[in-house]
Amino acid sequence: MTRRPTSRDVAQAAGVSQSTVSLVLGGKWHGRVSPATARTVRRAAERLGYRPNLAARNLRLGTTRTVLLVVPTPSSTFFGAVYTGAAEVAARHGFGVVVYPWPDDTGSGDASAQGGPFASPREAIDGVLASSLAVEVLKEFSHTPAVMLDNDPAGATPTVAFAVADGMRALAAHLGALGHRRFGHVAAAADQWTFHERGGALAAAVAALPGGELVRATSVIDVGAAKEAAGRLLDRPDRPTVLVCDDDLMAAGAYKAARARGLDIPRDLSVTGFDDDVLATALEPELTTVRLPARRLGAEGMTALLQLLDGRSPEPRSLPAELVVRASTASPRH
Amino acid sequence: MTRRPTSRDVAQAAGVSQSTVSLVLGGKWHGRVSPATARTVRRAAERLGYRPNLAARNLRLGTTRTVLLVVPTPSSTFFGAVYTGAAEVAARHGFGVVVYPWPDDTGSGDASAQGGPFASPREAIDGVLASSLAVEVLKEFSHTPAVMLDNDPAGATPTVAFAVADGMRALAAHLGALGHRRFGHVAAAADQWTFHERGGALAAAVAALPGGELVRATSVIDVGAAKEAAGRLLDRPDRPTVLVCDDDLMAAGAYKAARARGLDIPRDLSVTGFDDDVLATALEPELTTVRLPARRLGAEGMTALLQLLDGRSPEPRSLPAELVVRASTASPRH
DNA sequence: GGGGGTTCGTCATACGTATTACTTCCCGTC
DNA sequence: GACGGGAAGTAATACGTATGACGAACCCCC
Repeated sequence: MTRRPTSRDVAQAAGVSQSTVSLVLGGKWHGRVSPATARTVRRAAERLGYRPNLAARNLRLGTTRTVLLVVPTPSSTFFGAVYTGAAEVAARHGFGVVVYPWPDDTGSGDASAQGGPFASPREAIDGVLASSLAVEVLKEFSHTPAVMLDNDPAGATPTVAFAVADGMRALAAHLGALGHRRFGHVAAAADQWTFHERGGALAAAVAALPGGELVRATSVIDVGAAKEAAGRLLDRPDRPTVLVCDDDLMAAGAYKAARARGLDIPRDLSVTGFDDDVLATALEPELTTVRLPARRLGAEGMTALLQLLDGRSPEPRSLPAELVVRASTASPRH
Repeated sequence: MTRRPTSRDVAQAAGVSQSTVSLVLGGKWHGRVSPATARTVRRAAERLGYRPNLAARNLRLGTTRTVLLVVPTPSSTFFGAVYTGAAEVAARHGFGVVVYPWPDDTGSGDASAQGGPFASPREAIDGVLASSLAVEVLKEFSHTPAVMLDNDPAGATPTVAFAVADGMRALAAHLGALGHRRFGHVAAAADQWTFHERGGALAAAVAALPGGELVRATSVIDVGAAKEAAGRLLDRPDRPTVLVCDDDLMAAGAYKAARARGLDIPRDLSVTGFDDDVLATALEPELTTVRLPARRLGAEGMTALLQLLDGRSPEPRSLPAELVVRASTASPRH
């Protein structure tokens, strides 16, 4: 016999019935199977290297113990961290995590191109953990329990979000205390809650500052594009004394724009980022930014989702967005 | 009826038997079902929103159409790209991809802690795509078709690897042509084929250079640690004129070590990386490095694995590692 | 008009598991 | 010695699909 051993093989080897094997290995044998036979069964399973067939189990139980993590761009350190946190919590509860890269070419287009109702692994799922893409995701997985990540907590679906407004306020306060008044905002051109939130908080904070002014340029999240956008702000006659960027990657672009114009950071210009990516400490000078604990986002999101799957309704949780002051911010020159 | 519709429901709605539904939707009905009934069935399936139950299908077919991607650290842009390439090819063949973060806390420790033979989704798998961790991975998935990524092509399992030696040679030639003779190697302290390969190629190339000298410092792949290692090389009396780093991230550390000592890049010191991460263009000056097409690695690896699953034996493929010259290298001052 | 082929379907079954209902055995008690 | 009852284990079944073995029409042609 070269095929994978089944519970029936174990039963035969142990001299019992298949049901007994299932009971013992399932852990629900107390008072139904004698400790002695239980041991025999476990020993036989061990010896044969038995591993339960997942497909059969799933079919029988009607559950997969798998959740889908929907991410816009898997090749980012941020979502790598989210994944890690989520997978950690999931594993602790016997759940697995499957990644679904949302808008990339791997998307649903290919799947339906298979002809007929084609089921990809992403359909064998108990729940969905989705980041920042509310509308579309909910459309495709409408009848599946879902938790949103870093989305509007006021929405219909349970959400775990960063307190990005807090973070932005803390950042603005730090800059205000340094003496900055003319702010430039290098904003992400993405229609997502978190960016609207950041923009709103910054605008409010600057408006509350005596003599505060705010100019804005938008770009996609990319070094080159951000450099260009930052350049537009720096070329204004009333050049800002600080560039607040929506992302660390964009801050790297701002660095380049500044240096191309002979501006020293932080002496001539302060720059800030958002996320606290590896990049933040790789840049020179090291970047003042707002730390978003991505791994924790994944972990808390998964916790909430598991609660949801368990029938309990998870309380909405908010994660801190903490200011990290490094070397890219200083008082403006007079 | 509120539950998920089954093929039997579709059959009833279309006024045919379950087998007919299965035949039609499976696409194997030519000569067995009339085009008219086929249309009826498809229409009914559409109307009910029928999606096949994956667990049942897997059980019946004894296959999961899923492959496992084993990665050491999912929170890196490199493996994100590998994943994307792999998932793309997989989807085109109706396969899904599940990620298994290898040595992290999510590992097998937790799984066995569940008590009894606990099956995680990572076991319902047709094949394994594993990167750089040969020995251990093969231990756990010994009876599963596997393809290695970026590992020794001479090994027993089929492999798709970068021609890192070529890349390193091209890099050394570039530096030699600029006039460099005293090389510093900031090497990754990881016991992986790719790093041995890089080190060997560099040593050979430098040795072949008239008057070539090579000093080496190792560190883990991390900005801070690399900065420290690079510093050790820069503090030598016979300071190297160029630091060749095993990774872009380590090059960032080298930048910091150089700047801490008042050395200008590339005037006083040339620095090179490896990988061509986003980081490479985010740094200033932009980093001369060797590009490893990570996405292609995933794609080719998946292609090979699918061939393997198909019974064919894949020819070992090697991917180019191409030199990318940017602004961090120049001729040494005399 | 009956044999043989083609077309269109259906019946029955198996995949491997978890669980409910049931049988068997044995012991203590009146 | 009959009987209640717990302990230990088993038989049977269902989950939803894919497919090989069977039928039942229908047509063609000798």
